[in-house]
Amino acid sequence: MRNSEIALTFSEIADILEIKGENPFRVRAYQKAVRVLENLPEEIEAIHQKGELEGIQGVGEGIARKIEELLTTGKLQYYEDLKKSVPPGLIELLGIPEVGPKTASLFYKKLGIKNIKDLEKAVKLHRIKDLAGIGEKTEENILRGIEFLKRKHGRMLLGKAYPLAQSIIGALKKLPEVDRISPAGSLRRMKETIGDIDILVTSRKPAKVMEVFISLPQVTGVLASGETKSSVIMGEGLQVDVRVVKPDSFGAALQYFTGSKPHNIKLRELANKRGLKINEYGVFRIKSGKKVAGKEEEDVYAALDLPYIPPELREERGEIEAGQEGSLPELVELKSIKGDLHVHSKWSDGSGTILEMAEAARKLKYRYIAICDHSKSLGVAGGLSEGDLKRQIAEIKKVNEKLHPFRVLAGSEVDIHSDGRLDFEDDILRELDIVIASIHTGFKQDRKTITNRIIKAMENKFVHVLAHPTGRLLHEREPYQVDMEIIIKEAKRTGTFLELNAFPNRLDLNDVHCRRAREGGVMISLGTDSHHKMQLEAMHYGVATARRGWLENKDILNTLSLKDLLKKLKRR
DNA sequence: GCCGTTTTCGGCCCGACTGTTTTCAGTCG
Repeated sequence: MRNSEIALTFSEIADILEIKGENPFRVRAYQKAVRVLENLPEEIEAIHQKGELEGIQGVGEGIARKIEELLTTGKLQYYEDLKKSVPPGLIELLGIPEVGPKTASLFYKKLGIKNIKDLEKAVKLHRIKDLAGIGEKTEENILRGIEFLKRKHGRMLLGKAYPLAQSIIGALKKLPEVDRISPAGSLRRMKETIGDIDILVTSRKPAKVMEVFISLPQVTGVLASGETKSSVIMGEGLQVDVRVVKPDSFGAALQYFTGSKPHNIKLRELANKRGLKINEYGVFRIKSGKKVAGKEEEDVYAALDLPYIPPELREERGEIEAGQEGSLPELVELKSIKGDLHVHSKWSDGSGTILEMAEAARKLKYRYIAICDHSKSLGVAGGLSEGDLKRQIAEIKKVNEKLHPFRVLAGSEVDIHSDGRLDFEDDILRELDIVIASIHTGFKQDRKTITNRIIKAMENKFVHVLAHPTGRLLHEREPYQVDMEIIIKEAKRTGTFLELNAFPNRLDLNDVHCRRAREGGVMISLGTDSHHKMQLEAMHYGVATARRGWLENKDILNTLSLKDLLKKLKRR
């Protein structure tokens, strides 16, 4: 059983307990376990086998025993019993804005409402407004909430949300009334998917800022518009919130609205132990109420004797402890990236010539790119034959003469067949500067088969990089069953690099696996998988994910100079 | 249900907003 399945079970347990009005701290314990499981780099099964379940922060005796039961029997009696006590549709009511566990429970007990459909009917017949604590406004809000839920389809890719946020910020920045402005929330932490966009502003004339914001052309609906906070819907259901705060609270507000929530909770616990209190206005002494920080984010952390923690690390994955010990990583930055190691051209399914891609890369101040077109068996993507590849190598030589000292590396994205053999023989692979191997078929193989298949490919001494190692496509396709713990060990043994594919719907490896690779002594190769020269700019999503994975310059292959890179690729 | 440089029991982040209420519960981020 996979970590995500166990997490889902605990998440439902938390929801049901909440509806039943159980001890809220017990609910929180389950919610914490969900978060821990989702962020676990290792399969929980392996941890269980080592007998180390209770060593996990947030997993105590009770939850450990439940994980064990799920792993060994595939079921959890406690959960099965719990499910019987509440109709299954009730949980989905919690997805409606303004409907929480208490309200859902009230609907069920008084009106027998078991799901969203029941609720919609009851609202339209005006049956709910007679309930205690519910009036006409609530009735309207719930109806609107149901409509909202129907339209909304979950989270948005960072690759879509980020440019949108930039355009909004760009528009607001032009206003003389806007003093400071910054994104906040999961967007600022550069999570791979974004729930809604938060933007923070300081201004002496908030009303003007709000007025301009709600009338931006991208706005399709206004949810709320007040003096200091406005919420709008842009496009197909993405919510964007803008908040205006006072200049002397900007740092505290930015820290607060950036989150993550667990990170903030941990900070506040830390503050409490020191007689301090943190809120969105600043850091205060509990006894005297005296404000000790707030204007800058750095000051908030400094008040707790912590160094500045970069937003990408704020997930409560040990960053606060690392800050206390002075062992935070010096995160990689976009400007340290010297080239793109996964680029396609017209030779296969790309849209640019080699020269066009290279010149676009030069404009980004890169020193090199690797052209890695598909191999012969990938017919749908115009895979190159051996003959094509030789001709392509010749063309790359010519381009290099022209662009010197910029360098185009001759590469290939060679397909790994379902039995682990490569799509090209060694005698052609040895002609290339860089070989990246990847899977494009046979995604459904079981864990052992697909893991061994990849290991076999990595054992080929001409393979440098394993590209998009889990094959996931965000919102489209689950990762294949590959055992990343083993792959990381084998990558170390065989001297293979693992790719962090920067294309926004891949971001594969993800942040958690990147961190694990680093701990396992495996270097990461960053590539955009660009099929068009504009896509080269997606590199910053890869860098952001690398930062979320605690990676430093030294962990990343393409921070190396051309000379050192070539040396590294030869040694294989 | 978890956890311990105050504790193996008694705590567990913090404030805004809303709607329904005369003082607050529920929801949200």
